[in-house]
Amino acid sequence: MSDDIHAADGRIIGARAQATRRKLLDATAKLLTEQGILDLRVVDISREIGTSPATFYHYFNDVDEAILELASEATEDEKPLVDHLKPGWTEADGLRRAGEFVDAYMTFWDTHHAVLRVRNLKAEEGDRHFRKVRTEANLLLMDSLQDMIREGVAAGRLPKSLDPFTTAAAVVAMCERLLGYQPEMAKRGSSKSTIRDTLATLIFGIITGHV
Amino acid sequence: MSDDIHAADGRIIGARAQATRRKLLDATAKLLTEQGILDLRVVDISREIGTSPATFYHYFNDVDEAILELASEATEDEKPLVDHLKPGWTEADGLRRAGEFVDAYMTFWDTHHAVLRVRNLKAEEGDRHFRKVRTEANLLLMDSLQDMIREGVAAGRLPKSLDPFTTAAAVVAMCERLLGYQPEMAKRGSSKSTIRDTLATLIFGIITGHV
DNA sequence: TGTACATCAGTGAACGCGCGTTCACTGATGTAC
DNA sequence: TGTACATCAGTGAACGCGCGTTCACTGATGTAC
Repeated sequence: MSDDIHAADGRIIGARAQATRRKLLDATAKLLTEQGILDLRVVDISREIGTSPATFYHYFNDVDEAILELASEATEDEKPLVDHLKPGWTEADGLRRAGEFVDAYMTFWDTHHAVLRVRNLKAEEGDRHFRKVRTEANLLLMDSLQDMIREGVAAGRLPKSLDPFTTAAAVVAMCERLLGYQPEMAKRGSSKSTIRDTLATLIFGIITGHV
Repeated sequence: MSDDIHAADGRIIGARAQATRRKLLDATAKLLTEQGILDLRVVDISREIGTSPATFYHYFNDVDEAILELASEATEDEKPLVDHLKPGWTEADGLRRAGEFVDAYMTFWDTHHAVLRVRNLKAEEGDRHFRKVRTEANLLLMDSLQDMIREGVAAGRLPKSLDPFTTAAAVVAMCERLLGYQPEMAKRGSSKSTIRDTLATLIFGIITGHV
């Protein structure tokens, strides 16, 4: 990946243009959060930053391209989460470490959930590019998780019927989806900290086999 | 819920019309599976069954209304799954029971995943009707799961830091989302039966505390 | 069993809005000397 | 420090497609007697 930033026609752009491009990306993210993908129009994005649709097309071929870039940025923000997932969780400190991971994941999710939602939809509907960016992001966490789980299985703390890779995927799936339920769960009495503690306990249990 | 089926203008319709309406619903589900929500047009749905868009509007005010009905139908198909989630799983038979639940869930998911995907997207983007239908469906499983988990916590098999309701939500989240990863996991060597066994082992562990 | 009428079901064709997209242009900034 | 020119950045305005939606109509089915 080059550091140069390009316009839709491929030319490298200067500082002023980069700022405009960034504003367009931010506006896209904002409208995605506020009104969702199904009502997202190029006109609205441009209007949001007080410019014309023609400007948008200077920088992106279409809306998907902008969202795809936002999804890549989300992946970047996900990378540091891996630090929380190093093998060696013990019965004594594992739960605390799991909690730290969940805290970091929840912050990440809060920042990017609107974009991640669209990324996942498009990936599941078969879009090649979104599928790629999702897989890359998921593998970040899954690779680390897989190692930890394999360790647990080898040590006999976890049952052999757990496939490490699939289990890792299940953990990621659980995190991702559960946070999507948050608004409704809040109405039914699951506060953010309840979700946090429960999720940490579950992950600790799944990974180490300790209960 | 009344058994009578109504046209968009509210009148009760006869057998022939019911058949047409059903064909429209089936065509909607089919196109949703094949090309996703973002490219779904009323014209395409009508064309699919060899009729005109005007016919579609006889039965539905818009595409959302048809999808919402498909989502309700999915909920009906989800109800029998509850039978697999009765308290009393033992260390001896719990894993088998969990496997039976997973089998049933996977069949359910295969049938309805395209519709569920859209239901979830619209629910998360704030649509009141889709949110309602999703919550109802999720609560079906969650109520049962919650009872089982509460039992485990009470018996000291599960840690007190697990909130039963949130844990139930986490189990549903894990099932739902993991199956969405299936296509990509298949490429990386997780077969359907691996996913099945791993998911069953995880659910068994989470619910009963046995490893 | 036939006829007249009522209601149900389906549709061809068009309208018009809204959005994506582009073009030809203006204004802003940078650079050479 | 000034001038001339090149390039970068941004845009007003319009075009036209495609889709949602509707209307006025035809044909099919049911019912009364």
